[in-house]
Amino acid sequence: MQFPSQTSSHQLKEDNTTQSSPPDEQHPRQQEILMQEPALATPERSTVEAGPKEGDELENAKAEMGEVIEENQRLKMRLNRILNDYRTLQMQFQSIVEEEKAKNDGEDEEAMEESELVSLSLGRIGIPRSNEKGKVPKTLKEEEDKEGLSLGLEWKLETSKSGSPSNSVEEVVKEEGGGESKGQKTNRDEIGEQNPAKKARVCVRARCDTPTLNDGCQWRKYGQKISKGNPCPRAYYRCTVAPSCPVRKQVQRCAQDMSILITTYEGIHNHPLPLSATAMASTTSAAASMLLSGSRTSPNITTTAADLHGINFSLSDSSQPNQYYLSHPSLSSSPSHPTITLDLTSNPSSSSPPFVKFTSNSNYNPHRYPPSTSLSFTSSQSNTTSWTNGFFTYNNQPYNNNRNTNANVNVLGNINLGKQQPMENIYSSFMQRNNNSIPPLPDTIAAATKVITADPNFQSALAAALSSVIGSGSIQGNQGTVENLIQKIKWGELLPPSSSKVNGCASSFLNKSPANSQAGSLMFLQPPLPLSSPKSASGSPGDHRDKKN
DNA sequence: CGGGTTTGACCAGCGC
DNA sequence: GCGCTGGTCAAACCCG
Repeated sequence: MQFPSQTSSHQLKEDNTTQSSPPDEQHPRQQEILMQEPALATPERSTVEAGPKEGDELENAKAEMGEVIEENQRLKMRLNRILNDYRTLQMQFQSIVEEEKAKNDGEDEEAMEESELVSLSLGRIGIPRSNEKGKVPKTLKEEEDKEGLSLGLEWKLETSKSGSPSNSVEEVVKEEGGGESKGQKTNRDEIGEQNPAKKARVCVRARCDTPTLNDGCQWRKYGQKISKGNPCPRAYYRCTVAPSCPVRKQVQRCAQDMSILITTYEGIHNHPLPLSATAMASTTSAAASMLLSGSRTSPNITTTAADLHGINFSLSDSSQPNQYYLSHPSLSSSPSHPTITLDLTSNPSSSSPPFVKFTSNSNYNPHRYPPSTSLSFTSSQSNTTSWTNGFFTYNNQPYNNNRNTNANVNVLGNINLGKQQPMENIYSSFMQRNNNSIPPLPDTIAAATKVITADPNFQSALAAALSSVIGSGSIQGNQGTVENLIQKIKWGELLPPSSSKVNGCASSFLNKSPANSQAGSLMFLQPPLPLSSPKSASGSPGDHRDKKN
């Protein structure tokens, strides 16, 4: 396994710059720092220019300069501290990884080779990873592959065709057309001229009793089909918030477990979204960013992803014992669709505590398939959860107790807590929320470490995803780099303690973030939505009025 | 009556 | 080239 211990923060910085963002799209905090640098460098000049017309003015100018310098120094110190923390963290990662590698190397290697998945598990896992693999029998995966279940979030990464510097929306509009059926004439044909850019899809697997996930958007069902190998029909939805919105989603019940709802998002909204829809879009866009950042080298990847608006979603009833992985891009009909799966289904071992599983198909053949990645946010407990409007709710109640039943909440919320040892804090806090009833499994951290450290793409993607979810306000300039993520994590230190304590969940952090000066464009202030309203997105994948072709 | 859903038909991509 | 499959269209239908 390659551990990028060489990947210093500087390297990450380079990655950041090469990967994406133009300077003006950087994180507000970074912008702040950058903008203040010159002031620090040339304080005298400003003073001179101020002109000592009056002693008061001069003194005021000096005082202001002093403040600016002070602030700059403080920021620099913070930055240095962040970098130091990051290095420390890396060292810890490395040691943990090596330690773990010595233990389970052979087993893990074999497992990963077999499944072509890299699993990152945070929290307790009732069954060792090797068993997890067993939980996902090949037949099952194959079946799901056959089903072609994939969700998508796609965007066009190339801007060469656009004569002007296109914003993400424009890119999206162009890109979306590529996915249209050629022979069909709709207003979408206008955008059909775009290149068939590699499409990223985001697949959300969640246990849901409702026909669809409530993602905050309005959808119109435009088709339904029986897919091979799945008795449940697949419903096709189109975003109706804006007439020309290219976003589509597919909804289908899992054949193996009808309680699992598989929703695939594809496309980017080219219109403002309701607040209730921003969180999900951020997540899916970041996930898609993760995919594409790993599958191509376009510097626009993360930038584009950062511009996405949100789709919000809710899910429920994570009590079922199966966990599936849809990690192969081939599961969709077109290999041009890299697919990232957010698996919010439950742990196969119902007795095990909730955990987070990040799986990444890192052994893809880049010539044939883009990478496909699966993020599994798993809970084994039978609680209804929803993630709407940036609020995470528990049994439809605001999630504000310690009965943490959703790993993504744990992870994200604790990331906010992360200081000197983010990962350990994440883990320990996670454990605390689970009543400390089960000791941590070393391999969970190791596995997480392994994934993060072994795959730079995953690093950037994870950063993008988390930063997006954290809602730091850099939605318009998501660098999608680990460094940025780390910075954001560290900036969590700046949050009032309550922000890291309240609910201890991502949603709480999201809710707090806007109050942070850096949060800007995203607001997660609406109350949680109820579970999906069948009115706007009523296509019921569960209704078995199957249409036969 | 407007908007959403249903559903048969059409089209394209892919594998053989 | 053919058949299969996924994805989409659009007319008919439904509903508030």
